[in-house]
Amino acid sequence: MGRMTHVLTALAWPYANGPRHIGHVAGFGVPADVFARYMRMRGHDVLMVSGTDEHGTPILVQADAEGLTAAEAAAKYNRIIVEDLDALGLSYDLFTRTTTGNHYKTVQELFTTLHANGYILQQRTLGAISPSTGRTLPDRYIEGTCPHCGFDSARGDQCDNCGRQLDPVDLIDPKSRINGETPKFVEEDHFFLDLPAFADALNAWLDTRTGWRTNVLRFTKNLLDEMHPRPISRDLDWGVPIPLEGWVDRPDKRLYVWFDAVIGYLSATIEWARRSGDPEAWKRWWQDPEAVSYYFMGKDNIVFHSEIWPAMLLGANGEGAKGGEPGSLGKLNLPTEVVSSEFLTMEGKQFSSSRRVVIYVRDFLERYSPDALRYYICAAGPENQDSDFTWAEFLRRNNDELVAGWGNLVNRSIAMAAKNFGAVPEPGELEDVDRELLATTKQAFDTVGDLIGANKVRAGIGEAMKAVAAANKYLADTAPWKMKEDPKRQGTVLYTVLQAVSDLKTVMSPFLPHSSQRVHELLGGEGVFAPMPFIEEVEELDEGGATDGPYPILTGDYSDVPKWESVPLVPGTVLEKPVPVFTKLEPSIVDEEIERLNA
RNA sequence: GGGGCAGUAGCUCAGCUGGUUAGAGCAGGGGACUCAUAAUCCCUGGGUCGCGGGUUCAAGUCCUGCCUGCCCUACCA
Repeated sequence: MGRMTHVLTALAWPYANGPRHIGHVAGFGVPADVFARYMRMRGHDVLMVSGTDEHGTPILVQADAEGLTAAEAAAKYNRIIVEDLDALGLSYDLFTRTTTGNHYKTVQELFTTLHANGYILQQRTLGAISPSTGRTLPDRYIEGTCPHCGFDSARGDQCDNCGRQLDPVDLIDPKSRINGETPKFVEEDHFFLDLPAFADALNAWLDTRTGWRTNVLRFTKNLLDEMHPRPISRDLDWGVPIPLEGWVDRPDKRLYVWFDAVIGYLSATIEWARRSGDPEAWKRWWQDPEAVSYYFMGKDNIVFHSEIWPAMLLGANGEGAKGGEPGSLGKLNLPTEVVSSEFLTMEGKQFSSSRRVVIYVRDFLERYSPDALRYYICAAGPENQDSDFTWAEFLRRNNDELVAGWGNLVNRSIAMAAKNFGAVPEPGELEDVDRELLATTKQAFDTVGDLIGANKVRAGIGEAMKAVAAANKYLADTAPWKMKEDPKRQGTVLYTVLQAVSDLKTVMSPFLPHSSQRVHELLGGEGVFAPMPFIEEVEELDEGGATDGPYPILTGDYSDVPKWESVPLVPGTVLEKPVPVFTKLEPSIVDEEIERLNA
């Protein structure tokens, strides 16, 4: 990707049945934002899209529990999630929702194309429904006695006691976990995506994929060995209507939530284009063969992004075993890369809202800065294997690395220059040590940049921190505070270290945009250095969705991002005594937070 | 049951296609410095690379069995 390229950065859609915890943003939010910010600085035309996933049974369950309608509950949590992602500084071009009229239209269009191409099958199946509501009762909401081991609270899909796979029909005395009633098992017509028709095309496509994390590729190839048609409709009154005669007006039949959710990547791009004033602009990311697309998600979501969504796109393009023609949306690009993270655990335990093993993004940001969280996630997130969040480790990373390393470098160098010169000093002749430090920070642009481009965020920020350490060592070696009798040399040394700090704030900005903006200002810079998203209340573009009126989107203007390169400081630029950029935390927070968790 | 990933110093992790005495950061121990949010810099101890077999001149690195953890296993999103 040497030249300017269109880069779609697609983030998994947070499910809107509650606030999101830090594991969610650790898995895909922050890593994707680092990637998008870097790609923009390299001059690529990045579009970063996502939104809240608002259909499906869990939303209905949550709404009932709160005495709200599904639309109200979805709107409530959509807003909370939007505010949290904004506070973290995730630079979405558009963060929207799956309940918009635009989304409904796009989903129905894709369904229609897949149906016309013969990839949607209608089959009769036995399913559980709730007698009181008529809604599909997902297996995991059914419990009963395990027919194998007699365990009395086996779930419909699996017995937690003996571990066996179950079919809810086989449970003895099945009950709904939602309201205790006995589910009814009925034969129903449903639609299925004909996944086996894409096996060969998917295999051929996967063989062309390079650069993926090996576990994702292996996992996906393994899935292809055994593919079955996958249901895409449900007995529900909450979701996208099925756009076929005899179905579209039925209040009890909707498209299955996963089917509509993955289409959000496409519908969000279209919504962004329509709101930008150029309704055709979405095609640059979806139809241009040179465009690339990176999808970020947790490992539980791999199958949807590496198998099912590509299958849907192949079907819509008419490229499965049954052939066909592209629909009105034209021929669409398949993912370039599926970037999956592992899971973050919490003090050794799985995150779980119900068991209260959870730290919500909102609660975290009320007490700590967004860059403190971003630093932890970048340096210690679950990139290649599960990683454990502990408050002790957070404290250490923040105090010993972020504050003592990078923050201290910024503070000591600017303070010394402000005190002795009141400005960026005019350098004299550079010596070898000076040139070496500047070569190190210049080199960091390449090494860190390559690592971010390969989605190795941990290694990337590690390399950046090595350059920070080199600058701290440079100060120890040159000791400019001892140069009172040689202001010329002192000015040269301080100029050199300030230039290094300036370079490093650029290198750090994809990871730590808030603080890089501050460093930019401390160095006398003006204007926006690391642009931030903002929330905008917008009107619906189309009828037919399920939002009730205007809704908040997360968007931003990232057109003026600085380049990924060293910019020479201007001697004479006035410097003030700096206010520390990062906050050192009291060790007592560890016990306080753990207590809060156990409360 | 099937599949994927992981198990390396007290902690968090690097170790690509197998090749000299297995690395880093932090914590621990010692020292230097004082510009800086007591931050920084230097030196330093510490590992039978989950367990058992096997292939090879040579394995943390390949094969196999087992143990442990996490995820997926299709109507969970």
